[in-house]
Amino acid sequence: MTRPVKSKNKEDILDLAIPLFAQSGYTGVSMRDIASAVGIKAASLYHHFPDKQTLYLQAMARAFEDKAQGFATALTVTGTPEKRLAGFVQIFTTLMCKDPEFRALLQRELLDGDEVRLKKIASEVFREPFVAMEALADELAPGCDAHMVAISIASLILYHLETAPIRRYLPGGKARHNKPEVISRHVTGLLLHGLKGCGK
Amino acid sequence: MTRPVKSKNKEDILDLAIPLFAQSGYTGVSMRDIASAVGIKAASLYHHFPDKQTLYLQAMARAFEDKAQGFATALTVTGTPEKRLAGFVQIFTTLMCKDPEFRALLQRELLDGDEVRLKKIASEVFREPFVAMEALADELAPGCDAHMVAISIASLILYHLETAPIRRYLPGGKARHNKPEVISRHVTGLLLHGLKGCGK
DNA sequence: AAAAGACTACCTAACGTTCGTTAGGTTACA
DNA sequence: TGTAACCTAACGAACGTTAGGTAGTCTTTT
Repeated sequence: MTRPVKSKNKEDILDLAIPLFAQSGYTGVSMRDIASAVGIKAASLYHHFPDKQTLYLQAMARAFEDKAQGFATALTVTGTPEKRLAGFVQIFTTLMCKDPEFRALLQRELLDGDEVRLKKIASEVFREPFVAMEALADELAPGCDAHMVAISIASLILYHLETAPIRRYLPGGKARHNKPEVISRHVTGLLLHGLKGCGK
Repeated sequence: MTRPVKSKNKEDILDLAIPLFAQSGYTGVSMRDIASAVGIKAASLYHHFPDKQTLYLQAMARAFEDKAQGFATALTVTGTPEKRLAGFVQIFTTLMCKDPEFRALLQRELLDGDEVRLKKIASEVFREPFVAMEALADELAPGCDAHMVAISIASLILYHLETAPIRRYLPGGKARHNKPEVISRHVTGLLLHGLKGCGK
C-alpha cells in the first residue's frame, strides 16, 4: 500500500470539512465522512485535532476568517450616500451570492451557535461592516435607529437568498430572482424610496 | 373505541416532539428523547408511528398546519393600501414573535428540507398569505415585481427575529429591537417611505 | 557519509456508547 | 376475550475515540 506523496496538513482538512459542515451541520457529518473526503482514515484525524468539536470550531473560524476583509471592499465605494449605499448593496449581494457555504454556516450558527461563537463571529466578522452600515444609515436617514436599518439591509439581501429553495414553489417565483444584480437593484430601490422605488 | 384517560395519543406525542425538533433538529433529537418527554419508553413510540421519519414529518405537518389560518387573520385588515400594509405587518410580526418554534422549524426546513416538504409548506402554509401580499404590493407599487416585494416584507420581519441571538453582540443592539411593535413600526416605515421613513 | 534515533503522518483494530428499531411479554379496559 | 397501550430486553449499525503499530523523513551522532 503506497502512501500518498504529499501529506495533508490542518488547512487542507479544514477546507474539505467546511463544505460538509455547511451542507449537513455538525451532527450530520461524521469523522469518517471528513476522513473519507480528505482521503485518510478517521483515526488519522486525531493526529491533527484532539476531537471533533475542535475540528468543527477551527473549520468555522477558517470559513469566517477573511470574510471580514471581503466585506471591507464593499465599503470602499465613495460618492453620495445614495451611491455608496447602492455600491455596498451590490458588492455585498454579489459576495453572498457566490458563497452559499458561508450563508449556510451563518444560518446554522444563528440556529445552534452558542454564545461564545456568536460573540466571536459578531466581533470578528460583522462588527466592522456593520458599523459602516450604521454610519451610512445615519447619513441617509438621520435620527433613525441605525442598528435596525443595518439589520434591515442585511435582511433584504440575505433572506432573498435563504428563501431560494422555497421561493421556487411560491407564486411569481422566477429564476432571475436569484441573480445578484436583480436582488441588489430591488433592495437598493426599496431602501431609498420604499415600495414605490422598486418598480422601476 | 374510547381511549383510557392516562394513555397518550398521536397528537399528544407530536405536540411534545415539536419543540424538541425545533430546538435541536431531526438528528439532534432521539426517539428516547421524545419518549422521555412524553413519559413513555422509546419502543412504545413504535405503537403510534412506524419510524422516526414519519413521526418527524407528522410533527412538522402539525406545527405548520393552522398556521395558514393564523396568517389569514393578518389579511382581514381593511382600509387604504397603506393601512392594510401596516396592519398586516403588525399582525404578522406579533404572530412570528410569539412562535419561536415555528420560526426555528421554518429555518431548519429552508436549510435541510427536501423538495417535497418545501413544496408542501409553500402551497399549504404560505401560498395564500403570499398571494395577498403580492396583491397588496401591486396596489402600493404598481408595476413592481410583486414576488420580490412579498419576499422583502417577510425578510424584514423574520430576519430581525432570526438574528436576535447575534444582534446582542452587534453595535447598537438593544432589547427593544426584539419587540414586535418596534419591529413592525420600523418595517412599515421602511416599506412605505424607504430609509427616510424609519426615523420618524 | 553512514548509522542511530526521533518524529510525523498515517494505518488497523477495537473500545464503549448511543442510536433506530424489533420481538415478545404484561396490563387495563371494552 | 380481545385489543390497545405500554413495557423489558436486546439487536445491529454507526458514532467518537483510543491503543498500538508501521513506513517514510528529518536530525543527530559517530
